[in-house]
Amino acid sequence: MTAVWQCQGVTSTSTGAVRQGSLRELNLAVVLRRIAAADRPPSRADLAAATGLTRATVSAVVDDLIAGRLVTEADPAPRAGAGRPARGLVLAADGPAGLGLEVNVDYLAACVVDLTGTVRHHLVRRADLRPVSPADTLDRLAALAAEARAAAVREGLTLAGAALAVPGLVSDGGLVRLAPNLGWRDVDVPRLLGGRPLAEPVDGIPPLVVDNEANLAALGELHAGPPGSASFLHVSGEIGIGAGIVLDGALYRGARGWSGEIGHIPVDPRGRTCRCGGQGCLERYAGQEAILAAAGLPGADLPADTAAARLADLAAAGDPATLTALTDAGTALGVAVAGVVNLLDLDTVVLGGGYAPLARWLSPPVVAEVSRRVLTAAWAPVTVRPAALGAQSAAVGGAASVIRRIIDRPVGWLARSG
Amino acid sequence: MTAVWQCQGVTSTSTGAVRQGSLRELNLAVVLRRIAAADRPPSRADLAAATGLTRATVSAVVDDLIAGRLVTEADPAPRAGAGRPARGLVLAADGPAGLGLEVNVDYLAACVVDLTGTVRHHLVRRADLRPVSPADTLDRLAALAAEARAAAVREGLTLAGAALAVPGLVSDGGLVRLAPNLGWRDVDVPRLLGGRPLAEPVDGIPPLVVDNEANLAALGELHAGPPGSASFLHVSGEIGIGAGIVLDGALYRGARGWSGEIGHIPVDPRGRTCRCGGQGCLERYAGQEAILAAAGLPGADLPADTAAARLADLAAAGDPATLTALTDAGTALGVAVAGVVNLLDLDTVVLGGGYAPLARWLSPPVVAEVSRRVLTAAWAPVTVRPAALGAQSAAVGGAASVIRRIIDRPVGWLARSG
DNA sequence: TCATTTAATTCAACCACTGAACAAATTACG
DNA sequence: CGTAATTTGTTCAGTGGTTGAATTAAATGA
Repeated sequence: MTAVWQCQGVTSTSTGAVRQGSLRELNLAVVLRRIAAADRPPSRADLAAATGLTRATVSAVVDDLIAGRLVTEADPAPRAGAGRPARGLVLAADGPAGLGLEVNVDYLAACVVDLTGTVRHHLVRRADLRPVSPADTLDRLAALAAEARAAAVREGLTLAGAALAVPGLVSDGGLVRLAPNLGWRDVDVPRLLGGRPLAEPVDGIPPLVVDNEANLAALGELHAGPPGSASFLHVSGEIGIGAGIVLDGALYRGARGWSGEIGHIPVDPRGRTCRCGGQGCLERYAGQEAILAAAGLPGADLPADTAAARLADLAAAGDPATLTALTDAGTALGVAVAGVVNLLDLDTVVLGGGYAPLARWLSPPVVAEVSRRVLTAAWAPVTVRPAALGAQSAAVGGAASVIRRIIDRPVGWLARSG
Repeated sequence: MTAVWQCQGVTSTSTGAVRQGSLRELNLAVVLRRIAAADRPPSRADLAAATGLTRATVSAVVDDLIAGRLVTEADPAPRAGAGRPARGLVLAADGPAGLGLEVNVDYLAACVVDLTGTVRHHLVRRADLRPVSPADTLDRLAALAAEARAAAVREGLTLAGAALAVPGLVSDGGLVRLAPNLGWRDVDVPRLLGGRPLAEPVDGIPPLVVDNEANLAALGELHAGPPGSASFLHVSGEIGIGAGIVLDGALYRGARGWSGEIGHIPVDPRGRTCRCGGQGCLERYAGQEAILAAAGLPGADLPADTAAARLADLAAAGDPATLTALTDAGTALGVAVAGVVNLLDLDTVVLGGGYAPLARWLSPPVVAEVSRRVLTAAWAPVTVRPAALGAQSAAVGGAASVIRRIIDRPVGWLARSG
């Protein structure tokens, strides 16, 4: 019997019938989501009013959640007026947690996020991984993951699942089809990580999800960013340019999980030829190599992080070539982003990955192009902002995707040991 | 030890609580959807097997559906082997129906679609509506709708809702912000149609939905097109160029309902200036006016339908200027569409509206650009096809959106009179 | 101190699904 | 031709989970 490894969200057309027990299953999720989304610890009565369920039902559901270590009673929120004081309910900080992993060109990262969304641990190992074989890289990653897990367990946390971000195309089953900057091609991550368990088995939560770095970074921003922007585009500027698309609070992955290829939107059809075969692709104007070349920096070989830092230093020092390069890149990016915003009617654009430290200089030209080209900008402005988590977005987003699964379907966790 | 953990897409969409009665409500929808999606009339036993519910439950649910005129028993499907013959279940053809309406530059349309998806009536009134005031136009539309309704009622149908397609931006509440080709600005459709009821009031179904023509046309293609393509882009070439985006079988409307503005994706940033303020927008290369001008046709004043027909005639006759114009337009369209397909990972592109009759000449250059520029085209080909419904897509799609609402939540209809 | 107010629990009633037994309607086979 | 096999659909007691009202709990205020 083979283990089922999952990669991306299943396009679940499953017309799930609602059986007797599903009722409780669904209400557990409803109540837990409400607790997670509240800005103030709600009481059972608050939850009853908000969900439309009876107080009796809410009490029963909450009892289950507390017994399963998903929810804890907090100090009563101070309330004016008479009446028995409410007992506030909050997500438990010592229950399940998610493990977020990231492999990138110049570092490995592992982080642990608990149910409340707090980043409990964050480990980063810097190293140039391009000369390292995939197997060795994943060995090092597994060691880092084990370290993070041990630290989490010491604090009483239980890792309920793991998500790995890679800078490349991932297909179902965790197969990395192509990660050009790492030099990976058809790397079967679950097989190479095979024996080493990263997390406890929990029903409904795959032990390891492998996903595109831009996708998970977008989830990280959804998780950490200011509330209210439920539809946004997260643009990651690395050597390639990837985008994570969040629509109505959910990551959109595309028909095959390969959405977000924004780097080859044409910004100048008669312009520079691109390795993809097209002409004038965005990547040739706003990709890292293009910016470095335009700034007069020879180091096309620099790891991603370092390159962005170098550019930020030069720009901060007022280097004219760098400033021009960033303005031009921002303009190209703005052209492409404006097209996307027009198409999808988004209200927010997040500059992440390598763009995060450069956002100060990239934003103005992006904003200029967007407000010039987006038809509805007059009625409803488009926000352009740097990533709240910066370069950590992907690992945190991966971990957050695990806890999100628990919150969306708590019965899987509750059915665990008990 | 690794166990088998199957991934399960979390389905629950609404944050609404699941109350006692919701159980039946949800299962009514599950069973009805199954019947609608089946290619052969299923028996109660088939449904039980497919949904996981008990045969007893399915029987009870089906009884409700039959009592509510949503489902009928059909002739038993011939089956080999022993056993009591099954009674096939099909959607009722004499129950609720949807009314689809369309206002366009040169015609008004109304159509009636029943639960089975059959177009029962389709009325079109050709007239140049640009000189007509919005109020007068809507008066005529109401008359046409009344005619369609009378015909439907004569056949025993009950109109459960109506959807109106307009070529413009629509905001919540049915306010048409801007329909440039009609010359409409801030037209309050519900108010102008005010007193005249278009459909019976049914719980959960708005009596009139006003939506962008491209959106409803995309729904029409989803309804009528070949199954299997649940994520596609429907491009409508009129004077402007609109796109309806269907993701995972659902129309994506954007944060404010204004998605699909594909006409201003830049295909040549240093090219022709556009009325939107940008440069080199797609509309200036593949819009109707641009194609007509390139083909050497003076009649920029032609109504949309006629223009497409004229171009098709000329192209069929082999007129060189027209053929070149169409190839160039197709190339520009292909550049833009390739960007969208890369971004959203779509597997199908539908050429509709004014493009439908021209698809024979537009498709090749579109396909060429798409296969050249879409990175994943090598792994999974992208289909480019003309709209199955042609110019009728929008009205039919509007009607189909009504019956879809009934199928997705039948309890609203059942709670009606019966 | 006692009425008032709000929070949370308890408990009988009820609704909808479950599972098994049964009736119905056909084919398979001796 | 008649009986067994087979599959469909219904009936009915049983059960899980929600409901609504009554009850208990814990505070404020006069």
